[in-house]
Amino acid sequence: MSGPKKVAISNRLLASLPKKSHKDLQLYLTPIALEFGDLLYEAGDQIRHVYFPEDCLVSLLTTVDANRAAEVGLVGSEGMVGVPVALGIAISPFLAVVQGAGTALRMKTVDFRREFGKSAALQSALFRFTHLLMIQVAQTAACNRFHVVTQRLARWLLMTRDRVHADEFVLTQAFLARMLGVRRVGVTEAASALQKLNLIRYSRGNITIIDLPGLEATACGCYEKVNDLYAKAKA
Amino acid sequence: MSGPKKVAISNRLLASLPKKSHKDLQLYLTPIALEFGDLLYEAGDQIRHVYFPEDCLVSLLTTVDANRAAEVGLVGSEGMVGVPVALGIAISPFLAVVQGAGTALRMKTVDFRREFGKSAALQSALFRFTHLLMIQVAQTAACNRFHVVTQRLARWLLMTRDRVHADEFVLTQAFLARMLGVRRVGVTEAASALQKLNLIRYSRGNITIIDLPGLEATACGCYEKVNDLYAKAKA
DNA sequence: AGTTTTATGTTCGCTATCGCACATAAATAC
DNA sequence: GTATTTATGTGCGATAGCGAACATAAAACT
Repeated sequence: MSGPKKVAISNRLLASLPKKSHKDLQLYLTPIALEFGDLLYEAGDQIRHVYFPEDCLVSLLTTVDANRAAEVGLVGSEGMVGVPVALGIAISPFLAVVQGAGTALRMKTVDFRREFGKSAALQSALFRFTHLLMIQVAQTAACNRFHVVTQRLARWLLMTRDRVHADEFVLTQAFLARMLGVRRVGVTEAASALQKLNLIRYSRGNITIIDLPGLEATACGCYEKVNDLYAKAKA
Repeated sequence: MSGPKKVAISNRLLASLPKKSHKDLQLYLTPIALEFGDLLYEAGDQIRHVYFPEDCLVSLLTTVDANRAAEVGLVGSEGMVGVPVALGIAISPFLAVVQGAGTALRMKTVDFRREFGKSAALQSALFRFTHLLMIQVAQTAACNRFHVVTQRLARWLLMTRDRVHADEFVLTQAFLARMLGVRRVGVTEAASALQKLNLIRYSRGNITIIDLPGLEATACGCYEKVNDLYAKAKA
């Protein structure tokens, strides 16, 4: 293993920037290992760092009271955690929690602000991502309104798959319940329905997608809709 | 009635800008009367104009399929309709429909883009608003997940009240149902519950809030939470 | 004045989800 | 190897909201 000199940038938002921007940013980017459950911010926290996930996955949650929260956004290597900073705000409105362990590139908010002001490419990439996040959050609002747990779970698994680039990941039903804002038993029922349809397999926190097209067909259209927009944005 | 020379700016976002910004912008701002039901954009539409509501009210809706949609955001004189343009995107992800008739100041997207690039004050005001809109949308997602129709209706009436600055407004139950993403009968039941509690009065589309504190107590915490953030942002 | 349209109200059977309590089984700890 | 913890599964009564069909009443039309 070599030193931290040469950091392979596997965050796709950063990777989309022109080479010059990379160099400028790399000075301030530090790789950091994130563990499952790590809290990047709580709602109301000062945002001290922004995070560019490489192979980790971060959930954004909004709370309605002390013990109830629901995920409103999911950020992987296609984005950045700490979007408000790009909008000139340094307080996180959401709880940001690591949902899939892995590494991210981290940058101090002050450094980010400065470099952000200098790089039009970085600005445009981040504004585009902010826009996509808004769409994702909005679709979650509508999805929560109209779709049943099984569909929402399927959508959620697919979104996760897209962001970790793997058909298998580690997540307990209790955790999933918290994300979807339903009872743990609700997840048990939905997951077991998906398993009976041979779409997924799971056991004690290990979930494997075994029939991708089938799962896509079971998920609500919200998945495809948001996904298409993300895909278009990349092009 | 004088000519359109002197436009009293009653959009609060614009009003918060320094005088110089006003002058620059006024060249391109045209007052326009918006009627109930006017469609400013459909989802996927090119954004040709941005709108600064003065005393009208605009709903942002996300669709899940051809006949189902839910409101994800509400924009009044505190904001602008067409936020994506500030993020460099000219296609609306949402349906934007006039929910309360009144006037708005309208500006061509091309003009807005140019002036936006020139004015740091305008940028910062709009980014702040984008941030607030994101919070509002996210809270709607969580609210849709956890709260019953009566609470959501109460919240919605309060949000409307804040934006039109009046305790009385014109809205049929059928329209409310579309906004909340529930059956019309669901609104009938919720509204009649609120009326029985002497919190509101309504008849054939005329809704009057008669007990504001009572209504606030009945609404879910989502109202207060988002409202506090909007209030703080103004300060 | 009578007809039509629009807004609101009622009823009913059905389903998804809830909260809660308890059951099982795999993994871990000692 | 037994005990404990963790993850998953089951059962049950309660309820909010659904879809659909029908009822009433105020406005608008002519």
